[in-house]
Amino acid sequence: MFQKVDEARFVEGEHEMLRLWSERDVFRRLLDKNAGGPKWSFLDGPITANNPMGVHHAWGRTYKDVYQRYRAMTGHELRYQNGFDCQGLWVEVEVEKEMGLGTKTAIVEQGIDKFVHECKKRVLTFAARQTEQSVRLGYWMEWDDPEELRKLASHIGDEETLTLQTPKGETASGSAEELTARLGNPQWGGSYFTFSTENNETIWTFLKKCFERGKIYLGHDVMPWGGRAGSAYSQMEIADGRKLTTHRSCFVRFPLIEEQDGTTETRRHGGVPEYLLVWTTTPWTLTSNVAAAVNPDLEYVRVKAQTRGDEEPAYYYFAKENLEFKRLEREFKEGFGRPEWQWPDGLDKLKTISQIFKEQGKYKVDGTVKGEEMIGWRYAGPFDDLDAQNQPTGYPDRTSQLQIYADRWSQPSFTREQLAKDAKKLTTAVSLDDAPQVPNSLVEDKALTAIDEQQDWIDKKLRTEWRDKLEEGPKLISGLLEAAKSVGILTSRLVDYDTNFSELDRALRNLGMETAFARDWRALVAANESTLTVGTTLKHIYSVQPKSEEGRQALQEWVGEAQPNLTPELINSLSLAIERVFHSLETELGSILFKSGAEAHHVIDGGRDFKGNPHVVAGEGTGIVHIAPGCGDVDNQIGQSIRLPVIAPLSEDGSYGPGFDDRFTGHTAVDPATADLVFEQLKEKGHFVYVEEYPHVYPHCWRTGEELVFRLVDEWFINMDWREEIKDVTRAIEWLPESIQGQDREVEWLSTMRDWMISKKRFWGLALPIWVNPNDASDFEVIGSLAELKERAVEGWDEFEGHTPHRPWIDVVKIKSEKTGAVLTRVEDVGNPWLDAGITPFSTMGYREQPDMWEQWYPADFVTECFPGQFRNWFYSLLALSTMMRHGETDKPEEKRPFKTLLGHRLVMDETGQPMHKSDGTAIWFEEAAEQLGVDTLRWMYLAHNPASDLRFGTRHPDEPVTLNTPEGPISETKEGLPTVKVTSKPADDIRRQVLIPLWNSYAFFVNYAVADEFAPTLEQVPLADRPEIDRWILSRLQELIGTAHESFEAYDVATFVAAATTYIDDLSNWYIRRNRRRFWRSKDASDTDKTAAYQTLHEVLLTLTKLLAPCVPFITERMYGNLIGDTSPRATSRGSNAGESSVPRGVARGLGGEHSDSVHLCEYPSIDESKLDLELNRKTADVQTLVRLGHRLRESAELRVRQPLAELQFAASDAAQASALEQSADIIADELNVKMVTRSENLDDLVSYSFKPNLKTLGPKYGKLLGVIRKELPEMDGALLAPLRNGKPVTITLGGEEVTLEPDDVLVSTEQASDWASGDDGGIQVALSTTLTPALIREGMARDFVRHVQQARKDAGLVITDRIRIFYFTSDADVQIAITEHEESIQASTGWKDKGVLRPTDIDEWSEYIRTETLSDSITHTTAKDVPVEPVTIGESQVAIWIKPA
RNA sequence: GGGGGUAUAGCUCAGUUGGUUAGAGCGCAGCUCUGAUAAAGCUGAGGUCCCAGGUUCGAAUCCCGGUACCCCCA
Repeated sequence: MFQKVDEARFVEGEHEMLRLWSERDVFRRLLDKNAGGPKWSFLDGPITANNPMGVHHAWGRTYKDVYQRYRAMTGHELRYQNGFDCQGLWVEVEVEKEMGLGTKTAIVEQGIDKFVHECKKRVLTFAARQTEQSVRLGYWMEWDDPEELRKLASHIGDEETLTLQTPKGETASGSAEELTARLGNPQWGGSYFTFSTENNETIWTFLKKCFERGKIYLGHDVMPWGGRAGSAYSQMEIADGRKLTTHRSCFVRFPLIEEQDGTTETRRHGGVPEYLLVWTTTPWTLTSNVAAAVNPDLEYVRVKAQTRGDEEPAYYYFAKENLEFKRLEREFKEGFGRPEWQWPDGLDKLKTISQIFKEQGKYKVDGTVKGEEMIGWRYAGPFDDLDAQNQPTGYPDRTSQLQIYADRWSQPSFTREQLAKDAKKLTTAVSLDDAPQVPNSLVEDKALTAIDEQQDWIDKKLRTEWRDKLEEGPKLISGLLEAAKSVGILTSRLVDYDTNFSELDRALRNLGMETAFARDWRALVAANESTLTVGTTLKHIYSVQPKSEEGRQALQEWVGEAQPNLTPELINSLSLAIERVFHSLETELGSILFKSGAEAHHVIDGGRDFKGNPHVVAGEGTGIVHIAPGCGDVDNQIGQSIRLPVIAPLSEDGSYGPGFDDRFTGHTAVDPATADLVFEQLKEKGHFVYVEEYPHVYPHCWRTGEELVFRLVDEWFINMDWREEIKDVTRAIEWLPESIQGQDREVEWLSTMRDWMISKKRFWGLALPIWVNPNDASDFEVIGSLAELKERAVEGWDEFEGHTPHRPWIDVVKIKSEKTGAVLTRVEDVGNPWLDAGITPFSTMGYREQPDMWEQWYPADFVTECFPGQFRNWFYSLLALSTMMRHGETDKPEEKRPFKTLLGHRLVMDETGQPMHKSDGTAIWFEEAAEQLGVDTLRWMYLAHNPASDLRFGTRHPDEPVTLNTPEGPISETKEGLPTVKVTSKPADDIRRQVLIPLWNSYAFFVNYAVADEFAPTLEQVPLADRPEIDRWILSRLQELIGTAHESFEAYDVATFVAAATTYIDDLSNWYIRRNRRRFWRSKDASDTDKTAAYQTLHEVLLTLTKLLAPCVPFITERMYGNLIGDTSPRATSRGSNAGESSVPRGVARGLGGEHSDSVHLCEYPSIDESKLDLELNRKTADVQTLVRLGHRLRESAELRVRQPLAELQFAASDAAQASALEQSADIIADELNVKMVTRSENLDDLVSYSFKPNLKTLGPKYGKLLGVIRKELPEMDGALLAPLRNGKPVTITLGGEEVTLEPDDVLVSTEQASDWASGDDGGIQVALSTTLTPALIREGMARDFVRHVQQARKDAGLVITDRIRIFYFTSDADVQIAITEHEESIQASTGWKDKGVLRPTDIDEWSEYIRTETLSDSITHTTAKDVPVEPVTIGESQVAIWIKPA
């Protein structure tokens, strides 16, 4: 039997269901049930186990859960493996804070082992926490017991032998460290942890494969560095450690030089020496200067000035704008952006450059020059006498590392021979005899036609479709382009369509290469006065490679017309020039690479940052920036892009290394005395111009306050030159939602990404399996597994054994080089954490140890993740790692892909669309939302949202603490000690109001009547054919919904299903139940088949709906389901007291209605019952609803409330079938719209008038320009002329002097108002509603108002639906009204009174029986007593007091 | 600088192969229904469809140029 239900109490209900699931072990039974079913492989992107979950995590986890649940209900076997991301800096930073450590040194001093243990503990602790939160979300995974995880956490680092209970029910023993290392293995089950030995070892396997393909190399990168701590700092740490400080900044001058007759001379202008004016805040870096950067677009001045101490005047170059620029003017007034960062006391305002020169003497502006023209100028550096400046390759010597680059450049495709050959092809291509073959997908005919017709087509193709073809196919320029790209000197602009020669010219000058070839280029351009571009020429010739004679001619013609300058002679000289340039590049590359700092000094283009802003701007400095790639991040980037030598002056302790002789070696960079030293030297050499105190915000160590410097450090990279393989794999994957073009974005990233830096100088993470010769960086090996390591180990293995392959334990193992026999030591670095997450398709599915299992589960069918950022993080690492792992195992991209379909979703934002941050208290913790808004509500909100756009979740109110009722009891702070506060969410409120409450109310309606009526679902089913149409309709609509559900889930587009379900729930609540209420009220009568049909229909609908919605809202559906199947065990009502001893047998519900499972989640997902699907009926009902809506609209505009009965409604429909269908539903329409009569008419000509408009879509093609006239005149024509059109007959008329034949489809007819009838049309249905009221209708309307007020009174009195009452009423107008009645006729005539009335006792008497039936009342008493107990209400024109008493 | 995307109501966004009066949700205003539900339903106000040019009988839609914002890359 059903249990009565009242308010939904969603959150409480969710807690009850969590208990129920765990008591009945539902999840475990689901696994058993589906074991052996078809497999559906989901791969979880690991969540960082470093903090508790917020609402932003819950979106993705809801997707993961909902698609898994759907697959489970359709019988699939799943892995249900959650993942935790465990290693990396995020954890280290938090643990450092916890342990009160500030520096890497501090970590080393108190023991890396201890630190790593703490990291493991933290991860385990938060894994436990996130597990609990996920369970609360209803996220079904094979979860580890959080208590077991906490137990492990508390024993990490001790030797005690523990016994672990695994999720699959096994027990395992060992130390906490041993057990932890094996978490998530297939035998145990449970979440995978990326710190597991299997995960780390599988990454080793990957890196070994990279190594075997020659992709691992040692490069370098500039990092913020603390000398005292002896360590690098992360971006995160820097953000915390910025401080306002004052440094001595200086203006220095670099003398320009030039070659004259083989010797290098100071450059002079009119006999006066010329200098670049340069400014820096870090004088110590001047020792390591290699270049000076300008902005090519800026204007520079040449100023003649004589500074103090100079014998003669000199010319200075600097940005024109800077001469009078008031430096730090705003900061002087307003400070540096934070309240505590005000201009330092006692510090003067900065001087302008003009002032500085004036103070030292006179100056005069003598000409300007564009930055562009300065590029390539050579100068002498201020410290060119230092050894470090004269070391080839820079300092320290990087010859061995650079050899790796050099090797790459000498690959076959870049050889001189190859380049020459390619260039030759260019020549021959003009005659088109020996053109290379066209890539086969280039459709020739299409191309040729297009060439003839318009050049645009080609342009477009070039930019889109052919791009890939050009890159993929055998092609003329590929060698040139690849060579150019790989040396990083010629940007992709060289090959871009709109690139012109000057780009190449600039690139060459930027390299400091004033080569014969560059000059050739320029001469070539000048001689031809050509606007022809390299890209245009090469691409056009190369991309259209006609095979037929006809095609060749077409191309030649096109070349002749479109590119008149492109003569065979020009092509020839172009090709020769290209050949020479690249030959030159090849031969000169070495010298670029192996140049010393001193040799490299020249003016370069500063380029632009990632936002497109130039690195060099006018303003603060001089517009000429001193570049020291070994001392600055940006400097290093610029340097790398044009292969400047790198001088890295600092040792680990932050002092100058030995290459800086006795002047600097050993001095600390941040020591102010070092600056003095620099100034002294500069003065001595005549480079010094001016020094000043300069305040700025500068990075400091966030704990010790020590000033940081930028230092060049060695890092390990994977050469990603196999990107094309990854692109192929990327294209074999379905990327959803389509609108975000994920595949294109990923391919784009793969095309432009740089080599992958995989090392990190930290402690907690993957131990990079790279063993290197301490004396020769090129002598290194990569180890692929622990077994291999054990075999190769020459020392340290015994010490290591028994520990996880983490620092510090792994560091002691040493091997012997196979190449040189030297003892190799592991590099101390740990790995990039994206390796950890990217290897999981292999590590979690048994790639290494259980190939059978791996075969079954790889590739994953589905992954889903928040996409911003992941294209270059997780998605990228998955793709890259899989591609490499599968290399040599298969050639097919679809067998290499790690997953088949990816669903991305965007971010969770606050109510205003701003990101939520933990730091400012706007990030909403999971519990706060779950316990205040309800998890089902949250889930629906996530699922309904378009994954391609940000979700505006709501607002956290940090000032309003709340106590939350959680499954574990009330809390007022999180386990981390943060107070829980109020959370509001408009979308959540909307969903609860519009979806979940109506759903619940529909269910409650059914259950409560079923209880009252003792309806038994076991009754024999009323045959479908015997049920009323409306029953068949709601069941038919249900089948439609089932279809939508399957389609949506299969397409990973659950939002479509959720939207359809919302509409269905509305149909159910606001149409089916509302229209059928009366069928449920009738007295008990077992033979009332109509009533039985109603119950059975609604029962079926609700039961099916719970199953359909179960994946989306697992809690509310479970509650409803239990009651709907008549499960009387302690569920819906349980408070837990007797729940534990529930005697319900597993898998069988004891209740009504035959075979049901005892959980909706163990049910099969519904499938369409075709016999119940009647699309015709669905359409028809939709028409009725349309008509009713239209009727309501008409009543609205005529100001006739629905309770007021009207005499008649007439309708007509152009479609006869539609009209007769509506006619069949006349009673419904009459009832809904409260009209006495519903009449179908052929037309409404007598009641309405029509207006006619042309159907432009059909007439446009027929009449073209005449349309303007038709459009204007047709509506003005006599309706009678056009009347036949409404009966489907054509009409011929004369418009604009032409005869026009109009078919019915050519004209759009709409309905307009006539008197006494309100009329309108919608969807081809015309309706007219009689607005004339008779006194009888008015009286009936008042009677219905009366009933309405009695019902309100019943409700206010809290009566049950079966309670009987007596009614009393009083109306003060009674006497007057009697008088009125007598004169009714005349009053009506004189006032036009027609739609209002006064309520008289006689009216009540007239409707007495109706009123009593409707309100279950035994009597209606009119009283004349004045002291009424209630406020009167208005009925008609009367004030009436109505009150009730129990019968 | 290069590539991609977006621009439509106060807000968030739809808008089919070009077609008539450009829609939805929220918000606002008004009204209505209710014997399960003050749940909801209906109506209304509110738009130079970013700007300019072109193609076309006809452009929010296609093309070209510009502006603004976002993303990716260097």
